[in-house]
Amino acid sequence: MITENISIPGSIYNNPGENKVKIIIVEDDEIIRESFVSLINESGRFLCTEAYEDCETALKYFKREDPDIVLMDIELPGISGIEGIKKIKKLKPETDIIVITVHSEDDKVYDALCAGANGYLIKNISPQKLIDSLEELYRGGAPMSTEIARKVIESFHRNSVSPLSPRETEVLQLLAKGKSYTMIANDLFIDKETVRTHIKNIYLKLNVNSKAGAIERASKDKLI
Amino acid sequence: MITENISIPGSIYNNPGENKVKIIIVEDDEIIRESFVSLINESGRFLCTEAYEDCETALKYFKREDPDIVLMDIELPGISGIEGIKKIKKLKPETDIIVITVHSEDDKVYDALCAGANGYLIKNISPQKLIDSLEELYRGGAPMSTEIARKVIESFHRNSVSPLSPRETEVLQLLAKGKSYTMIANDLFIDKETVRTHIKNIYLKLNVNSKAGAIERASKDKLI
DNA sequence: GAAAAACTCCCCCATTTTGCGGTATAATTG
DNA sequence: CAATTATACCGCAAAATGGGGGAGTTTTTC
Repeated sequence: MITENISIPGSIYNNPGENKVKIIIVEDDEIIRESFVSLINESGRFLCTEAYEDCETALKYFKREDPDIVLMDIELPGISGIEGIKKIKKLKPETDIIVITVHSEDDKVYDALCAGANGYLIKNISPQKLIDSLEELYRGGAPMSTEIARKVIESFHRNSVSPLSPRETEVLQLLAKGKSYTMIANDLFIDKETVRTHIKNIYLKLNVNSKAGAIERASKDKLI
Repeated sequence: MITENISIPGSIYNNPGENKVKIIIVEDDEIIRESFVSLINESGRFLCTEAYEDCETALKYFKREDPDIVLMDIELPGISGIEGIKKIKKLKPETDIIVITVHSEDDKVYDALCAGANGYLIKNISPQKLIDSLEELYRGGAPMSTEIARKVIESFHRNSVSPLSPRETEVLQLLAKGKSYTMIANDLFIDKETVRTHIKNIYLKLNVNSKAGAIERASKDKLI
């Protein structure tokens, strides 16, 4: 549980000049961590001031270090990278956080991005690409590995054929927004009774018997 | 309304060999369209078989052309690029569609991606980057311009410090799922009256006075 | 051209939910 | 200590909900 932060003393490569972009690393594997540190400091453009092996330590020294970019692993001892991202973003929202991990499962990707990550790279990335990604991140981009970008885009795609008619879908969407029958009727310029009929049919088709049930089924099946 | 498709006769550059990736273009500006065609056909790797100035024509010949990639503009006469994307994806879901437009507004980006676009580029892209992006797309990536990638990532972020307490947020989330006070009480193992109190406070803080209002405000402000 | 589906509207009924007005206690936190 | 948060309770009246039934019109589909 007790860890210490690893100081990276200035070398001939990293003149700690004001013009370099400050990066900290959170990565539990020492080999990988050290190689990232070297890579970054040898880039000339970036300065890795500290590298930690867990989020707890990184958070402890975060305010002091005040980095521009955080390079974060996901699988970590103690609190996860996902939680770490949230905490860092809470401390200083403008910090750019880039995830570098072996995990490319949907869940991890979404969790990390939702937690506030600004980029997501897979660990098999080439050194040059990593540096390029950091550049891109600093310029305001959101570097992602090819497969990650595809996953992210896919999360916008809603496929599956709906059992509901267009009108029913429309009604259900409004219902899911918390609108009452009356409000829906007004929105769609139809009678409240018609809305009731639609909802009765929706419940029939979705095999539910309440608003909450319908919304649950609909969002699970991506009908809305 | 009446438009014709512009044939791109084979040139010394585009040997219509089986190994080239077939691309069609939908772009209403003739200058831009022609420059894309030239660029693509001179790349050696891709073959632009047809270029259309609207979606209607593109859709008409879509099955015949059966392209691997569609390069789509958003602002088009007749049906929009967004609608066009939907229709193409309906015809052949595995088609890779990449948007190239001057528009970088959030709405357009989300609409396009939700419609099924696999990539989104801004028109100031360099010729080399465009070709690179097509390569990336064909390899399964999701090429995006820097600023677009950032927007997409940001759509995952839930920032803004919530005015709501953790418990209130919890209650609001369940409320947004269409649950009744009673259901929320059961879910949270608290009394129904307590739920009522929380909701009263939520309405106060969000300055609304109905379920629908709270959900609207909450989703706009990304509180849930 | 007939059948099916979709969209529209209406009635009855009982129950639940909702929103608003209060009050109040214990725990936490700055 | 004051403020915030989370908890719980009461009463009340209006609104919403879910179930049942029926019945037209238009649109789509076969």
